Amino acid sequence: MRFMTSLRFIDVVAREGSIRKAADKLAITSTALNRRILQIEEEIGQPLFERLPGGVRLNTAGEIFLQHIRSQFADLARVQSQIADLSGIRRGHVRIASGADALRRFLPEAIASYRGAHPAVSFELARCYGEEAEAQLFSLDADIALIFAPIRAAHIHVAATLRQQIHCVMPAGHRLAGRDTIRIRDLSGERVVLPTAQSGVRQLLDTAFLRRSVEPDVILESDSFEFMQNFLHFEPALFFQIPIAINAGRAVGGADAADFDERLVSRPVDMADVAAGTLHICHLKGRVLPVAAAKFLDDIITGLRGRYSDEVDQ
Amino acid sequence: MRFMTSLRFIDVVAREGSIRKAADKLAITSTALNRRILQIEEEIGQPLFERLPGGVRLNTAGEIFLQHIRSQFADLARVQSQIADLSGIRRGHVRIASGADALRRFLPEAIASYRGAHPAVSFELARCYGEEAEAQLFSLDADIALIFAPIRAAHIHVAATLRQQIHCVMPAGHRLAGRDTIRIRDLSGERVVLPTAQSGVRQLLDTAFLRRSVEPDVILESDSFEFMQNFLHFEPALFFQIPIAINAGRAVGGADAADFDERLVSRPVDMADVAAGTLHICHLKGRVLPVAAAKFLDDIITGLRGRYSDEVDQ
DNA sequence: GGTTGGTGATGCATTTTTTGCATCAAGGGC
DNA sequence: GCCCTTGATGCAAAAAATGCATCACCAACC
Repeated sequence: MRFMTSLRFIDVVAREGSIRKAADKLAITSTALNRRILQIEEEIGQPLFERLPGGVRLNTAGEIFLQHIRSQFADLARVQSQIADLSGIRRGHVRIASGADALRRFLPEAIASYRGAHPAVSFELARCYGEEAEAQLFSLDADIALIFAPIRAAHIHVAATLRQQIHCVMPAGHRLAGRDTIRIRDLSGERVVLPTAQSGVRQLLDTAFLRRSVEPDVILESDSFEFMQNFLHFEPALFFQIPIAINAGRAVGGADAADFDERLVSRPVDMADVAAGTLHICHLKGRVLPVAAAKFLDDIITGLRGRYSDEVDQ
Repeated sequence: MRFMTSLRFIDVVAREGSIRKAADKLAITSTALNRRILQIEEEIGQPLFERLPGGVRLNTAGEIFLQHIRSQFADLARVQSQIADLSGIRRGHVRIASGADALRRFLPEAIASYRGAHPAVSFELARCYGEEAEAQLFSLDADIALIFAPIRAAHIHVAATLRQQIHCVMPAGHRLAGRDTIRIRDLSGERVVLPTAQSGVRQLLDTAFLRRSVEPDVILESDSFEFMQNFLHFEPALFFQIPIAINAGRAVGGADAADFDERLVSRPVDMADVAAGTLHICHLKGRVLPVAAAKFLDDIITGLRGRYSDEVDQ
């Protein structure tokens, strides 16, 4: 879009914090970029950036204007997808910010299924933690966010929630594998592998350990569920996930969970010990999503409701 | 705003229905304009206009895109006023679409009072009937509308309503001037002056005449309240207004209504005969108004609530 | 305290883009 | 069939954006 280049440039400069760095990224000279910015500032009638010795930084006016720019871009994308929709082809692009939980099984399956119906729709997936995901919605870098953590900001609209009980995953031969549910006190002294402190699962577990005064033997912390799961093949330990990360939204049984690693079993942690967390499926309040994103959001919510009706809300 | 010229051009072409006419209006050649449009259509990937022998007309894609353009302009204006607001000067521009009722007394006073506090804010007032006012909100040609008629479209947000009883205005010496309230049956055979059929006042009256089977002697129809009021000085007759058109939102008494024409008196029409109408103060749903418009809207609503608390809603 | 390496701003020549003129082809009204 | 108006297009002129070289400024560092 030719007529938006100057605006895109401002966005990049703001992100880079330096005109020269932004110019490099945009493959133009810093002079050209500098002049475009000066011109826009003149048109606005006020500077948008503070000039610091080490670069530039948005001032208040700049922040207001940048937010406007981003909303324009998002709206333009929506309009384009709407126009493309007219001519029959359902084109479009959906940008998702998701925690590590949902992108293990649920999102791959959901996206593939959606792309089966609409092959011209492309996807973009950013893995991030709760607060980060909210920021991405706000800066319009993401259309939809899946957050397994409480929602902080008021400007986020929660389209649906899914209650998720923490499950304990262990090698099939583990002494706890025979139990129907795992109690927190069973974990005392057990070797456990925990997700990083930012993760929603970890926060629920920490609360539970503290409450029950249980101190497991934490041998590993990681932000990668895949790594932790593979680690279990080499050293027996326990790790923790929510059902949606184990199999794409299906009810979790024991070894019958078909697409789950066969050498591992998962058992729910007793609800008396660990409260169920909530997966929030959300987007920015007041924003009109592009056709493709809106449709996808709709699809995953109805999909979840179909398979998981009890735990889905809104 | 340099970077929006092409978009503004599209808006003008759409309004004019012809590239050459739009080019005249924009003081450029038709070739330049034509090429800009071709370029944007190429960037969008689809034509926005149908080429007809007598000019051009928006196709569906064009209509979607035009709506986007207009919302961009409106949003830009809001951002600019917001930025201007930062530097202390409360600049801005408020565009109002109003029926003839509100612009008689109420709006002049309200605008003058607002401008007293914020002299750098300018105003634009378009007099129009209900449906027209809604269209102006939708095309973002107006920020605020005051409509004395039912609201039809779902995309209008009603910020406040004001119930208004129809009043009958007559020369001070008229035989009905002694009454506290006027009954519809009193009007049988009376010479009356009526507003045009599009007006909300007229619609309420027509319903009442029909219901009570009263046929007054309609000697004049006009869309100008001022004309009708002045006419009464030359030929005694009755005409009808709502309080807000008689004095700027103050309670309507008899001859004590200070700024009302002294040779005329107004008496409420009995509510059993004519239902009270509703003045809707509204803006486009989902739109963030420019600072000045939002503040003005706020001011008039709180102003009305102060003087007229019983009849103001929302 | 001078040096060095980074920043954004600016004058001037060059390149790219936009504009205007002349002209074409196409469709409707008479 | 003629005439008028419409949007599209080739080509030269005007205007705008770009790149290079350079300046002024500030902070960190030796």
